[in-house]
Amino acid sequence: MPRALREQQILDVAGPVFAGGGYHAASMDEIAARAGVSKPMLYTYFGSKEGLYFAYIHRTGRELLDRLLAAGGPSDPPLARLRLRISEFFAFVEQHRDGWRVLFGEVTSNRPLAEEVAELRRRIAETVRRMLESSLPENADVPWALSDGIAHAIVGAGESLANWWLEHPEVSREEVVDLYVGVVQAAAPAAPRGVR
Amino acid sequence: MPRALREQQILDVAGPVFAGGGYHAASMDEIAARAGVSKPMLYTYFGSKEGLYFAYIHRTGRELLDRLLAAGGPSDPPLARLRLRISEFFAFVEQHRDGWRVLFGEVTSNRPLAEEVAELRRRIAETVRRMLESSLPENADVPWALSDGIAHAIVGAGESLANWWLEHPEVSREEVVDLYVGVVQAAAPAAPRGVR
Amino acid sequence: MPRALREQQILDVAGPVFAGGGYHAASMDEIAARAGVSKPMLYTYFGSKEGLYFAYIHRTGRELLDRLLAAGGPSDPPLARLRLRISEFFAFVEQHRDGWRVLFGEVTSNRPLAEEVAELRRRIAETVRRMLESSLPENADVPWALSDGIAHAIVGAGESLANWWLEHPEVSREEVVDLYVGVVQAAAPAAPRGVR
Amino acid sequence: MPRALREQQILDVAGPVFAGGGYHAASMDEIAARAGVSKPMLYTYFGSKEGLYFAYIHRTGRELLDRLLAAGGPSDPPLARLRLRISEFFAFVEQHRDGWRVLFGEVTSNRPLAEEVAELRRRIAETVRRMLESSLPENADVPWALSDGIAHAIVGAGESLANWWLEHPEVSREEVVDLYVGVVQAAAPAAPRGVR
DNA sequence: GATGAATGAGTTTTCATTCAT
DNA sequence: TATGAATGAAAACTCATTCAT
Repeated sequence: MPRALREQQILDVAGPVFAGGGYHAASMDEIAARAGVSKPMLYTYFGSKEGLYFAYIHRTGRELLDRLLAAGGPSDPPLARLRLRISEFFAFVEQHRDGWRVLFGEVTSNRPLAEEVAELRRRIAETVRRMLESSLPENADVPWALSDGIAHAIVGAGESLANWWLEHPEVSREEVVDLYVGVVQAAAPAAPRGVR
Repeated sequence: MPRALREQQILDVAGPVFAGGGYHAASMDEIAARAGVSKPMLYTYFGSKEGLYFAYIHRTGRELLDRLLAAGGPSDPPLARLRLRISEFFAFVEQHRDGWRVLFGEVTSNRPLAEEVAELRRRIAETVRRMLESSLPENADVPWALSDGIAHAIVGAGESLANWWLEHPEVSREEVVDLYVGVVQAAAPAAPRGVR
Repeated sequence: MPRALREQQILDVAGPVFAGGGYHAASMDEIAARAGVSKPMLYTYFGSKEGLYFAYIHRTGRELLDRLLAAGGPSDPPLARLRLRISEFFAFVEQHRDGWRVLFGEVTSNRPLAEEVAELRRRIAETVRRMLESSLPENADVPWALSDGIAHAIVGAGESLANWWLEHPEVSREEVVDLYVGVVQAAAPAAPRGVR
Repeated sequence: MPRALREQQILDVAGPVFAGGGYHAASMDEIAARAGVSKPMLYTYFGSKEGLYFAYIHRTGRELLDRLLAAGGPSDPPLARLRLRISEFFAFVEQHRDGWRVLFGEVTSNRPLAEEVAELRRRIAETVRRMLESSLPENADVPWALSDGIAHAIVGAGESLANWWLEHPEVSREEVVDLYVGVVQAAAPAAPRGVR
């Protein structure tokens, strides 16, 4: 089996293992067993446990960014664009529960690769922020800008909502998207000008 | 040294260790060393690593709940109550960063004590929800209820805002509280009735 | 069993293992098994494989130095002193074949602790050098000084002779001591003045 | 690329690796990588790690013997012959530091191929011995024979001197050869008859 | 002639936990 | 109340070696 394919297979099974109990609780033995390969393969292909983790969060983060950027074309009216993007975001979380958990579900500090994970999170948050900004309907009477603080609050609300949703499968995607669209629309204008 | 005091000391040093890299990365050896006691003491007092973890999150959760409940008496007008409670929340996060992280910073699934942690989180979130609800000014025209989901979104926004704030010390607590009060007031009514 | 005693026992069994195939070929498993303890003890007491190795060569080097320094009092005439010290040296090699092998029998470069081993060897060589110098009969007609180079040559001859002797047990200590005394007496005056 | 050439290239890079930390610390992976070939080639050409090691020490030993035997023709007077050979010896050590170390720098016991290495060493030492013997000026008054032990001592002195020399580049080869010639001339007759 | 893919068995090291004192 | 001594089990990682192509 060619290397590139094997690498994808390994990353596929690594997701649930990393998501299960976090980085430290994940065992290379288990990942190897689930992938049906021997441990040395993991090290040949990814160098180390950190290398494997890094590869995994990168693949996941890359896909999330790509999907967000692809959702909501410029022809859609602002509000529809906002909804499409938020919907895409929750669709991603729904389809890649493990990836989402690994990316945003664990406290970063002191973990190996903490800085890389934090950087990836920052890039995603920044992308989301710009997206929200550009997706909201312009309102000449109430000009506003998503300040840095409020942007963090909104992204954090989305993360938290996504994590909550993962543990409440009885709530449909439609519903959670509606909820979040409402929060964004309501909260964004609350940004007091002048803070920061 | 009396047992009760020792237990508190041990829990004090356990916080940073659990917060550092999550439950699995925390080592009993390190906790014992930091507490200046021998490992058998840890087992005499807390039975096991899980027992120690349990004791820690309980103490933290209890204090958070107590402080929130104590803030904002019934004599305060609703909006002032909301502000006082939010201020207390940020004060807690500021003072107990480790405890906050351990309580809410790690995805629950598969972790030891997952159910206990989830239950504690639920109780805290529910308390916060009721608190926010009862702290908002009643508005006959826009009846609403803070659904569970929106409560999580709001709490998540708060956490994210708190993290952002800690990296921007030039922003005063007053300002960040104002920001968050604005978000809560705006976002809370956005909760669509009927969700959950 | 008290720690100090256990440490000595462990060092005792570590000798043959390190001497067997060099540092890399030695296995902590085997040392633990021979010492009748579990592997974690080795790490509790010595920290790491390198730590154990370090402790071993230090104990060995210390004893060699002590014995050399104690041999041949100032009351002995120079030649007798020389012979006593050389005899003590070979007695040490005979009694601590393993220790000698570990100390001087393996190439140093790139080995873990290479610098520490080299430093220890240097100190021993320097002590031997001073000892040889002060043990030789003064000869007014042929004043000479053991130059640095010739000192190294003489010490090297001793090492090599000792290693050779280890593989030729049919040669008695008396004989090898005689041989080396002869070499030292003959070679020392050969040091050309002016080199270095 | 023809096999014979490849084999030489592989042996060339194997030297530093074997010399670095001894037989056990050397890794086939590293040798393959340095040689720019795949590991299966190593096994095709040399059969095993031991086979490669064997080939390496044989090539090295063969070259040392050849060079020594070629130096100092029968037409040279004894003393000049001695000097030429010693000079050749130092030249070899200087040029093949790695090979020299692998051949003589590691204690033999328990190493794979111990007997083969020991045998090769014996042959080289014996050759050196005969060479020194036949190179010294005959002295009717002091008949003597270089015993095996003294030959080792002399060779060891040379190695030690060579190591010292490499760290003192301000000393010329001329000078160090002079020094060693002096030692050999002085020490060789010291060999007590009857030992071995 | 040459190699990418693959692994069984081994390495050092750490951890939660217990027991005799 | 308190601990020094001790360990079974498992972790991450490496190595010499082989096979299908």
